[in-house]
Amino acid sequence: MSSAKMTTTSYAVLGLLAIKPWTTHELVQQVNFSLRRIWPRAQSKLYEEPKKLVALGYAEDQEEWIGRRRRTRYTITESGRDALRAWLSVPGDGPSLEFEQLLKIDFSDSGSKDDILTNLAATLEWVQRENEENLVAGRAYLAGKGSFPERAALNLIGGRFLTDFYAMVADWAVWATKIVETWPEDPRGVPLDLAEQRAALRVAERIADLAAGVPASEHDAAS
Amino acid sequence: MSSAKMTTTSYAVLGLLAIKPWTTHELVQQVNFSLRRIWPRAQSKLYEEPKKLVALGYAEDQEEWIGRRRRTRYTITESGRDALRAWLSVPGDGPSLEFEQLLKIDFSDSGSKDDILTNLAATLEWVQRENEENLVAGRAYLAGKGSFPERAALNLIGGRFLTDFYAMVADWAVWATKIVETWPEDPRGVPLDLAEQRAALRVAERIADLAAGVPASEHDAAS
DNA sequence: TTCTTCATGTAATTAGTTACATGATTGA
DNA sequence: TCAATCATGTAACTAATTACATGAAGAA
Repeated sequence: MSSAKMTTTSYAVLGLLAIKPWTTHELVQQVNFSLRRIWPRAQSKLYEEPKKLVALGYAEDQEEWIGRRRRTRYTITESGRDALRAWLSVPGDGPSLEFEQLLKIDFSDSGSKDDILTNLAATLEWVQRENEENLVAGRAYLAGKGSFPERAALNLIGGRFLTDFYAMVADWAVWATKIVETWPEDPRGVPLDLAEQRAALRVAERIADLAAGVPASEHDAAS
Repeated sequence: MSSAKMTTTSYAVLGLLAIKPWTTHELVQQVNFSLRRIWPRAQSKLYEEPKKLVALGYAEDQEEWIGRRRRTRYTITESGRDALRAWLSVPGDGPSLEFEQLLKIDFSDSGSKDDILTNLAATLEWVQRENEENLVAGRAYLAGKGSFPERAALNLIGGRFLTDFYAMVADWAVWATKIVETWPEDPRGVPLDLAEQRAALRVAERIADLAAGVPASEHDAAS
């Protein structure tokens, strides 16, 4: 029992181990395939974390030999399952976003209209790329061929979040492109589109009501 | 001219300096108020980065004295504006998401139905909190009282992204809560809701078409 | 006048990434 | 049989965070 501290990344790996035992390489594949979308981490981290779990008694490592080559398979322990359960019951942090393309768009009054359009196009390409795997996985589940079928219902919850996120990003990029295309070359001092500003405000007000538990109908009546 | 390397965070600060000169404290305020939503960084980083910009000749620092207390105001240089312009014209990275609450939900077959509902509730609270400032800023612009009015049109582009993101997250959390409420206490082996799976797939297919430039009407006709 | 909050930083630590190294397997 | 790629790691580095320190201003 070392004193190494469990981070969210440690628990992410522990959570994967709770599904089944994996070799490090399989862990890397699985993270690249799906987990990276909500918890992106470099490969080297995924070689590191399981060792920590073993040191803490949350996992066991078995050596396997492929020809002359060693690999390690990790299995969760009962104590690991307890730790995971405890972690799951504490509410986590809200979503945190890093969006460099939008950062550049936001500063484009120091640049050009083209910079904005280029970045919006890059965003659309990004969505298409990311959505691809989503589509494949979704179709597989419908065909009854998804991986971990016992987790299908749970997967739908998370999968729907990602799909909705991609849809939202794509719709936004298309909308923004249309608007910016009407702008002059120099994006400085473009007048504010009041109708669009009002539309955005209405969306924000609907969220406030929704989160506060106000039914949509009441809001409609009030406005 | 030191050899310190410019990171995205450096350019984020440089981009702020392009708007106007700021003291470090003002930079921290501004980032807490808005920039953190798309590029979250700790306060100490914001004390560090401007020094690097000065070392690179991208900014100048002026000492000011408030009583016996020193503070530093940073101003962008022409060379800094050039560097920013160059950076803006290179397409940035797509959005990167970290979402611990969803991570916990995703592993909840090792936990309980309650864990899921608790995390979804936490997500809704997070949205409400984040959306609050968005609402304030949006209303201010409509009233013609927004900060940096010359940036209003540009701000609407980024502001709309955030609003749509919050709306998407809130709608998803409400949807997921309704579904999970019908589940038994133990979320393992819950059967897949095929209608919902199909609905998700349709959304994913619409994105693929959208990004590929297929008009909505064609897709409707095809399906 | 004392307590709290605002303001300006620095220091210590760490989580994470990038780059490297090397063996095994596949296929042209 | 040679090149490319898959697989398994380690080492070096750095970006970023957390914690700490201290002075000034405002409130009670």
